[in-house]
Amino acid sequence: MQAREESVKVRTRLWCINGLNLLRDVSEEEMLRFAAITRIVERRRGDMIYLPGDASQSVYFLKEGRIKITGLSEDGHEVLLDIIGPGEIFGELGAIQETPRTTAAQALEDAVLCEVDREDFEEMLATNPQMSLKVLKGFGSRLKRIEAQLLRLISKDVPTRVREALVDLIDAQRTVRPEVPVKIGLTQQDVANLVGASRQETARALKELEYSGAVELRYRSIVVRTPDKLRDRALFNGH
Amino acid sequence: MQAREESVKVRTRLWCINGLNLLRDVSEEEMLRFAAITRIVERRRGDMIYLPGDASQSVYFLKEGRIKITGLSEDGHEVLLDIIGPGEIFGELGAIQETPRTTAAQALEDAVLCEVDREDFEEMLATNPQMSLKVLKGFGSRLKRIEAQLLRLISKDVPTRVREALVDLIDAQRTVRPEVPVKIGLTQQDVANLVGASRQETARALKELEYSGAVELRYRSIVVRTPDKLRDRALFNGH
DNA sequence: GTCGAATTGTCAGATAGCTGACATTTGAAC
DNA sequence: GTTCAAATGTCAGCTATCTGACAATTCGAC
Repeated sequence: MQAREESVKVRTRLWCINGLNLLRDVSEEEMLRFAAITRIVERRRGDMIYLPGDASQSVYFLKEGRIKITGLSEDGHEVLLDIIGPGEIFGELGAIQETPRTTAAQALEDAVLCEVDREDFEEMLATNPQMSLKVLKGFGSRLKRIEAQLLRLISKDVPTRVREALVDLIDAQRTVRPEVPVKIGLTQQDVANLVGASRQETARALKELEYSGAVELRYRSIVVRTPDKLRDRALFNGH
Repeated sequence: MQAREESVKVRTRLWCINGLNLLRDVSEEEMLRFAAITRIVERRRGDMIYLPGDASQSVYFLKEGRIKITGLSEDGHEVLLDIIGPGEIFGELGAIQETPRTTAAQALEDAVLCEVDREDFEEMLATNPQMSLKVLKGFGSRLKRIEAQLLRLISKDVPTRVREALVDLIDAQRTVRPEVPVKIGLTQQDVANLVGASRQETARALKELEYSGAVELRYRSIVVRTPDKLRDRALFNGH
């Protein structure tokens, strides 16, 4: 009985772990070891996963859903730093550095994630060079994403920033083929935080894009109809 | 003769490698192996180390000097992404991802650096989990630095951004004790790029700080006299 | 020393974007 | 269905910051 139940748990955990970018071409044995140190956690849309100041005790692997990572500037502005998609890790930063969280993580959609204790994670990395390298590569892309965002923020002009942010977002969820409308589950306030502009100005820019037929504005989401229209900056030089 | 010369070379390389954060507590043997794949390069103030679009063939370890990493936004704005100090690595991002450079690296002061080929570096990481972890931690701090910069950019108000940027810069070169004047070898244009503001507005903010006695403006550098004055935001709420 | 390019100091006008305010719409909870 | 909080749409005035322009300084090269 005991054994049976344990096996079920492990199988569930295995499911959780399956398909993680990080664990491609890892041996079966390693997978099992990894599954054993994993806890499955479910979060509903809007739930917080961690907050600034929390002790960084865990690392998370996202199986389903979408997580937004935000920072809070001193003057109370929320800033969207990153959006995590299925198959990615997050929360490693604090874990690696053993400092309290400086950011907050919140579920944008109902989410399923695997939680791993910091020590276990670190041991995993230490004994598994391949995995270290994968994590390293993941960090690399994230660094690039953030650098790109920094560049975007400086090349001011809110409409441009909004366009580029949308392009990034649809590129990030390349689960579907291009030329298919993509729904982005963010409020206009979220987008404003992402591009570092006021909600009002962001709304104006989005409306502009709607007139041009590039996107369709819904209640809590934005549907990108024709990505190419977003990409083609020439279209928008006029206004 | 041959052997003698080789030994000198290796010793020089060893010198180069000594004191690198990355290689603390690495075995003597590993050090030698590492020294063998290293090339010493010298660059003068203002020299470029790599440019956007270059193939990413090498990783660099900085022994002496200071390197600025910049990105170029589409509208031609140069953006200062990071400043590398002695003992740090840079250029790993491209190396890990095998994509062309997206940033430029330029020497702010005369610099001595060790160059390592991408393949060698990757092999080094794969066989040396400890080192992977170190690189990972380095990435972590860099990510945090950039995130902090992003936050700074959004909490607008140029004077505040300038103050905070200066604080970051002196914290980064904590080679000297606090309470000692620290020289920051950046032009006002560099600072402007760092905080994402125009040169003129940055100059105004710096002048303001000079009046308050916090800094002293020199020709191509800024001397921070009293770091505490910079940190104390209350002092500047008035104007 | 003189020269010249790079850096700094400082204006005044133009403007993108912010703040605050308000009406409207949406969808979920009851 | 009704109700209510959250999200959206839009306006007008205000202000921080940008652009462009020009003189003054610095320092290395000659």
